[in-house]
Amino acid sequence: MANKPAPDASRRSERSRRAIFDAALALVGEVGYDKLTIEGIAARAGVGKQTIYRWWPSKAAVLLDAFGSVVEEYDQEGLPDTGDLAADLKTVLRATADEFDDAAWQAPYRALAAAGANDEELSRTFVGRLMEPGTRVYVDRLRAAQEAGELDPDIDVRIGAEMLLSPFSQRWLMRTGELSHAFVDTLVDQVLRGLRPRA
Amino acid sequence: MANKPAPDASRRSERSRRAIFDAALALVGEVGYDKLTIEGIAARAGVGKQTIYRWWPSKAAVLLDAFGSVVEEYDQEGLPDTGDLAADLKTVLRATADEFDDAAWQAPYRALAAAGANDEELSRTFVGRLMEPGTRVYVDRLRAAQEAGELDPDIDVRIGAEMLLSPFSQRWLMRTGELSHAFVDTLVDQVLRGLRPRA
Amino acid sequence: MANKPAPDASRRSERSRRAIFDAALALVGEVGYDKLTIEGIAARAGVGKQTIYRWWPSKAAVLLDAFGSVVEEYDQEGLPDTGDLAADLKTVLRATADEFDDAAWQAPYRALAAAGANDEELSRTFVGRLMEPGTRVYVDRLRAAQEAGELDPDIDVRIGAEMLLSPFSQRWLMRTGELSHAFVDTLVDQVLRGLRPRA
Amino acid sequence: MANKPAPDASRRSERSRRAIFDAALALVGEVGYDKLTIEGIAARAGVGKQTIYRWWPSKAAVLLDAFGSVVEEYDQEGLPDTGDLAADLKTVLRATADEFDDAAWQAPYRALAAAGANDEELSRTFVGRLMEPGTRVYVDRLRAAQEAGELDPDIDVRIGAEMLLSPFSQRWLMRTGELSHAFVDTLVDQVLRGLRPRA
DNA sequence: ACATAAACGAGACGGTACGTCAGGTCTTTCA
DNA sequence: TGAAAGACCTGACGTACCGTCTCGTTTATGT
Repeated sequence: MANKPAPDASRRSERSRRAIFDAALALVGEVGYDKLTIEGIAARAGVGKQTIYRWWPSKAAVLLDAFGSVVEEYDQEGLPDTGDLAADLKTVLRATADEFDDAAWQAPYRALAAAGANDEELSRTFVGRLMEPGTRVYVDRLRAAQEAGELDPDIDVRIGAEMLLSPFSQRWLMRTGELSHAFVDTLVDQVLRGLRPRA
Repeated sequence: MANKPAPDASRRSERSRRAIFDAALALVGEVGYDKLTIEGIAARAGVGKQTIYRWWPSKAAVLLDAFGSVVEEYDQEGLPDTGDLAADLKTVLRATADEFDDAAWQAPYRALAAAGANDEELSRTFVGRLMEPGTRVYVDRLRAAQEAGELDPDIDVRIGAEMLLSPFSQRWLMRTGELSHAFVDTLVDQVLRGLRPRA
Repeated sequence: MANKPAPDASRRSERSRRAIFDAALALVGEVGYDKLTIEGIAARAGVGKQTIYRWWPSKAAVLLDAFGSVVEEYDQEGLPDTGDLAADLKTVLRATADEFDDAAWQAPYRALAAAGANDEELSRTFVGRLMEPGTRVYVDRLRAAQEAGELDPDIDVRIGAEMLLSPFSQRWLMRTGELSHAFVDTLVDQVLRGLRPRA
Repeated sequence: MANKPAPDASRRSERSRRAIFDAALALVGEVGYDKLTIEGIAARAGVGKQTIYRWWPSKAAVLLDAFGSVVEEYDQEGLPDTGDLAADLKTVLRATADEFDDAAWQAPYRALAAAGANDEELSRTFVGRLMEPGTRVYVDRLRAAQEAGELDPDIDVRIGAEMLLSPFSQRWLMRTGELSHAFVDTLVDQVLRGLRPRA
């Protein structure tokens, strides 16, 4: 059992940590995830390989931390609530669609989603840390609408949110279709038709 | 430009091709995609490495062909049409949910989905060859229902199919939730509510 | 035991044989012996690999035949005999020294000498076919001189010839010294001093 | 230009270096030079291939170092000088002839001589490091004899040494004749006849 | 003149080794 | 004593050739 003696985190070099994050994100954008290497990160960050191995178990873990530290600055503050649910959803999803075209986001996000598909441990962290918070704001917004009587009380809002978000992220991840505003609008409309109170 | 002269496909050894497929599928199940190697496949198949490199550009391509050749025997024959759309969808999706638990399918499917996320070329083939046919049968079934007046004529059936399938595959791929029969039933109900003709 | 059924030499393609020789000699000059390959020879000669394997056991054997066929046109006709042994030897050795600078000779000759060092079978053929005839003319000339009373009757003319030729070829093969005319002259003089009849 | 950054020789593993030498010498004796491979040496030495490639450019260079490190322990200490030059030379050359029959010496020596024939760079090192010291002791002994008046003052002792050594090594390398004691004796006698002062 | 059998060109095949790259471990040196 | 540097063993990469083995296609008799 005797694991390796955990390093003393309090003595850790913040400088190196930052440099490693920057290098990892820059490199994954430049060369792609498959050609991203620990050696490459260490070299770019001006850091010894051991400094990476001391704190992370794999390149996926490094990238997850690096990307997480960037994303979390984005500090989710919930969806707008103008009273018009459909309009609110369209607004936010359209913006998200545009955002997903940004190359700086594509590479690490795709990489982590892909790595997660083959690595259960990693996917738990990825989902819990990066995807779940984003999903939750939709769930919350739907629940609020449900409580306001805009949605049928029998509806499962979690599944409702998935009907909205999964087609969206699936199209992006697998490149099965474009993320046009028209697609977003139709999607929102068809989903909401199913969630509204019956006549 | 001058590419290497394409090998003569008519002289190709069917024996080797089969052995490579078998080896690739067996190994991806045993050791996982990341530890799947061309050398390993060649050794297991009793084949020279060059014989793999001669016909495929990467391990992903080998696996895609191998998995494809298995899947295509399944010869999709369309969804059942008992007249009860909801029941038909539930039946098929429940069966699919069970099927996706099969370890022999999990490994190659996850591997290809993940590899596709980082490789546009590959994902086009993966989607076109393996995912699209599966999606199409749903689209066709929905269109048939639409023409029969069971669904609203204004509905986009393609997006309707995605509302059904994407939450399903997303849960499976990212492990964001279980694929229980209860989930399937609720999903089908909520989706169909949105697609039926308005009162 | 049953060896492979010997091919029918009478049906052999002279055209291919020539093309193989030309290709082998050209390539050994261009890329050196180590990078000389059967595939390369076959490709350059516009010949199938099997045609080479059918008639020769190794690249060394090909080269030996190729070089041999060229050398044997040179048809040794014995050393000149002007009556002045020292002068005759100097004349011929000077000419040989100049000849050995020719790049077209260097590559195959060096290659075969080297290959022979590690392959007893090959070296027997190389020596017997290419070196021995050259040595013999010196032995013959010395013996003639011995019979004419110019050399001591007790002398071993074979070893006498080696005293003359080995320093020469050793310098060339191992690059241990230059093959200047001055060297040749001194060598001949010092050797003959030892072979002449005692005062 | 920018070559790869030279490795830090001070951190080099002496243990690995030794193991590589031992493996190379053992293998060249067992399988011969042509079938000697870097992979084989690495495996036998229990060393990574890269550790070989880091410090040597080719198998020939490894073997040269390995053989050199063995030979140099032999620490040449000059030829005996009993006052009888012919006897001294016969004694040493007879011993050398016997030594050259030792299989442990044959393989690496032949291999290096052969490799040197095709690689100028290598042959310079081979000759300078392994052959020249051996030649020099003969040259020195001859010069001493010359100064003592036993040899003609006009003689070129370098060429004299070559008259002695080249027939000897040529016979061995190309297998053109046996290295019997009788041969050695005759050779020494005929050579010295040519080098002694004229009547 | 034609049948037939061998040599031929081509090149796919199972292999071995190449020389390179990166993984993860370990040791040395420095601040 | 954490971190930089980087040598080390390991193992896979993708390539080059090996020597063997079909494939049609010449070609060259021998009936």
